[in-house]
Amino acid sequence: MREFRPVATRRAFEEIASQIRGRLARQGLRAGDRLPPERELAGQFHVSRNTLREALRSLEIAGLLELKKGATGGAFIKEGGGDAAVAGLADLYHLGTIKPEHLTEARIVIGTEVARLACLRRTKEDLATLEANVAAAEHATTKGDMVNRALVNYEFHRLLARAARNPVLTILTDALMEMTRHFVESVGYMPNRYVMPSRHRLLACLRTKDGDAAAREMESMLKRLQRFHLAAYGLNAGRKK
Amino acid sequence: MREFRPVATRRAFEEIASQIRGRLARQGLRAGDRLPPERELAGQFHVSRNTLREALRSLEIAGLLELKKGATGGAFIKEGGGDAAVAGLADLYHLGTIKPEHLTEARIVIGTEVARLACLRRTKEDLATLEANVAAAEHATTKGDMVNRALVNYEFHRLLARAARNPVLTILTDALMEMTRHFVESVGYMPNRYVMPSRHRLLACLRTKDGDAAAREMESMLKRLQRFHLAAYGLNAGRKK
DNA sequence: GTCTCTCAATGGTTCAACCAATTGTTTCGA
DNA sequence: TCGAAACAATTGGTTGAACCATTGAGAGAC
Repeated sequence: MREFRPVATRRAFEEIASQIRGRLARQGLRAGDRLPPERELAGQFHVSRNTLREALRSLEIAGLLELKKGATGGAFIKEGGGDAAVAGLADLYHLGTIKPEHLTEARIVIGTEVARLACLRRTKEDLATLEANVAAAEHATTKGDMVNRALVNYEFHRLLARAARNPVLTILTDALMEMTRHFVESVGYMPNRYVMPSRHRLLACLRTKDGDAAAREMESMLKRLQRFHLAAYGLNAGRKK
Repeated sequence: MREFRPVATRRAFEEIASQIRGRLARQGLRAGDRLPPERELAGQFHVSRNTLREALRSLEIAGLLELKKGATGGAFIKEGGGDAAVAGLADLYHLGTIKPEHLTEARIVIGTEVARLACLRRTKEDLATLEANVAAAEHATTKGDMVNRALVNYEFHRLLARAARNPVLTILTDALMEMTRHFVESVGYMPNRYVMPSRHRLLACLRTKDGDAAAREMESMLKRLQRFHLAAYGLNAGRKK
């Protein structure tokens, strides 16, 4: 019944990283804690400093550690911020595993629910920040600053996701915005006349905490954006290097 | 207007990893391609082999490379499978950034839409695989094998996500199931009487490609599961080490 | 007190080996 | 001729020692 498991020909640095991960998971180590210096850790694990460094490097890339130089430096347990997960998802877009049609579809699925939850859970501060963001977007639009307008617009979605108070959605939204940014850069910035009006309707929903209306508004806006993006993608599909 | 940017005190291995990433993004390197041997690459970048290895290590952890030993070994460009992103999200659960209440909520949001899309896009093969999975779950249930039943149930969601044909949702579902697995292991396995009936209703929706009905069924099931899980979490909240 | 300067601690990098796994080739025997 | 065992070449994995670069705390001068 049970299959054979591949023999554990684990590399030394994997074993070390695994042990440190284990202590993290068991709450033996907490954010902000400092690990012993490399030279000492190498001694504890009975490996060379190079090998230990590869282990630390892997944990750093995974977003679990932060390495600081200097007298009071060292390896610090990082607050889980999701950067690594965002980078991992963004890589998949670069690799072509995630294509623009997947990206736009995922944005609709996630964005709709983010808008709904944000409506229900937003604080006054969230609302003020979002209103400021929309004002900044208006400003960039009237100035014709497409690049900044795009950046402010990504930020709107990120802020909205934070207001939804669910880190899974936050991180996913960050990743989707990162991919969208790359997408837009590759097909070129283009003006449109429906995003800003949608923003104001969305703000109205946020003020009245009407989650269903916000979800409908966001879905409708994202679907228009999807058609817009995929059309631009189709036009430019053949000319990429 | 423009803020100062932190001076780029990039480490050597970061610069190398960035260059290789860049070639990947520009399609200069494709899945399956092999990079030159470490000794040669180190020469090309004018760094020591150790430093080069830290760069390769970081790319390996990010899921972009696979390192193989032996005469025909080397650093191979990996097919983008999302393992790194899944691990990154799972780490956030272990770190406590993502809590059980976030997990269960995200599962409802994602699972509902996955069910809807899977209904619309599933092939005959998808349906057959899902039916086989439910049969296996039935078998494990009647045998009282809770552990296997749980594993088969996670697999159901993963299969359903694959049928939805969107890698973002696939990877996210994989990550959510990984977190759920850890959650269930920590609070203990518990029987319930509503998952299996729900599975059969879901299969019926899949057969008739009724996406809305599938979404409703999945949402309802996941909400029951949410109450179930959070209740178990509350009971066990105080006794964790 | 407060401002420098110094210095020790720590991560970053280099170098030169050698170990270990894998594969292709050669050799030798049946 | 064929197959298996021995060998050699290639490549990643590991080691150890040394030196560089950065950082911050403490000593010392004013």
